[in-house]
Amino acid sequence: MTDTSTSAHRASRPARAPRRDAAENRIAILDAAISELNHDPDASLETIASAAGLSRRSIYGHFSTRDELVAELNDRGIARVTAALAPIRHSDARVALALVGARLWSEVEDVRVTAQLAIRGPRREIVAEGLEPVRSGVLAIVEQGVAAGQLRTDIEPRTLARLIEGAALSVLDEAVRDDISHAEGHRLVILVALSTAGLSWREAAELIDASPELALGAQPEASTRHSDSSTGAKA
Amino acid sequence: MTDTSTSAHRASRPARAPRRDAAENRIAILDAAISELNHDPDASLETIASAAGLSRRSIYGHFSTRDELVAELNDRGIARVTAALAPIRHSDARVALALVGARLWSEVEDVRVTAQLAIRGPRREIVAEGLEPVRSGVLAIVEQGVAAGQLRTDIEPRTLARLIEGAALSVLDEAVRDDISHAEGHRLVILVALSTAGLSWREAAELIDASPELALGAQPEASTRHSDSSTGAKA
DNA sequence: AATAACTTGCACACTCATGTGCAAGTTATT
DNA sequence: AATAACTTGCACATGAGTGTGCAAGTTATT
Repeated sequence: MTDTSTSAHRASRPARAPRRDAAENRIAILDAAISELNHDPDASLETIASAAGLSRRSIYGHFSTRDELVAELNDRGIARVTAALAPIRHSDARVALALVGARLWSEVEDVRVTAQLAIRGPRREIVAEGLEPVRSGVLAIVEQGVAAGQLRTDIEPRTLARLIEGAALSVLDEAVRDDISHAEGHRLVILVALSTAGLSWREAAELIDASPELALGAQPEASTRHSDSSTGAKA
Repeated sequence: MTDTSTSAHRASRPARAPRRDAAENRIAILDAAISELNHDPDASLETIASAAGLSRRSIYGHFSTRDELVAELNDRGIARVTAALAPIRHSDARVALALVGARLWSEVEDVRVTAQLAIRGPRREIVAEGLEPVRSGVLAIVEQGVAAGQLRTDIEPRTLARLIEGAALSVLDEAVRDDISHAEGHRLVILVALSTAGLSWREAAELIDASPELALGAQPEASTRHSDSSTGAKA
């Protein structure tokens, strides 16, 4: 019950403000959790704690329950994925889909853990719900592309959107397992997204060459882990 | 310790032969395990047992350990996947890849569980080793296709082979989650395999139309679960 | 019908992970 | 330097899953 919440607004006039290093530890725990759960979806608190440089007991100073920690990861993951994909807007649906792949890659770890949590784990339904906007965003892109005659029409848009998501995720899995380079991951996820969308590999290459926004550096800055004002807590 | 192995060759001249229903139960357990593990990769023996219509205690009459049960699933999975993919041979690598997808679909449940076991679970390394022939088979097809100018050359063959596997598996995941029809699953997995291989969706359609061996009925007969002479035990 | 082969239920030991209470440290802040 | 904020280690309770022994059933086989 020793809730060491980061937020500054305490209830009944405390004698002193919370310590700053505690907030850092909280984040260290979240980061360690993401990292460890990427390794093993069933990682124990013991594992996570020591990866964060703390004792298991200390975790309970920040999260009253494992589920509460996982819930925060959910929120953080959803926030990051949403933040990464929401701003995508492009007149060419094919480019938009490629961007979806690229942005997912820029947040690999959070994306993978979040995807796992959306399938397994307790909160799966809540997570899936939280990811709804993302999914309908991708669906919207697909529908736009189909309407414009840029994408395949042999697969129902709803299904196609799911398949593209799935294909992208499977690239992320592969990339993480093989510890692929940042540049190569970027390239592969884009290629696979476009392929699944119906383009031939040559068409994909042409499109990429013609679209500077798909270059590696063109990302709107990947969140460099910890110290991220917008993703820390509940919100 | 009560090893009720199906094999007929008993050690020291038993008073009577093993009962036939026991063998059926053994298979019921394996089938239930596949089915339940498809639902939840961490399903307990209790869950599996009751799905098989037996008590947890009875499982230990057939398998001395959970790991032993899982090991049998490994063997069975590897055997089925191998059996499904090994006979694939086609002058056109694109058709061959489509067939890989189709055959995987015909063994969805075993394929998915086996794939999971190849990543998580204890025996993962052994499973991965067992799947080696399958993987190099796919790789051979890819290399053949690249040499013949039928497949994309923008991705290294080794990587491409992995990506195609991954893409196919992600379709199976989707299909199982959404409980898609047999025909639709067949169609989707082929389309995705070809797309990942570099074909445009129109090229894929053409190829499929021109290849009768890719039709739904053309499968060399899917093993209909239980009572399968070649996949029952160790071997 | 006799009997070995199986199944079942229950009790129990063991392990692993989670969650708590508390006393004794450390360390940031005032 | 004082002290509240945190961390730590340990002991302990709880719960879930695995694996075993055994006595009492069923059921296939001879």
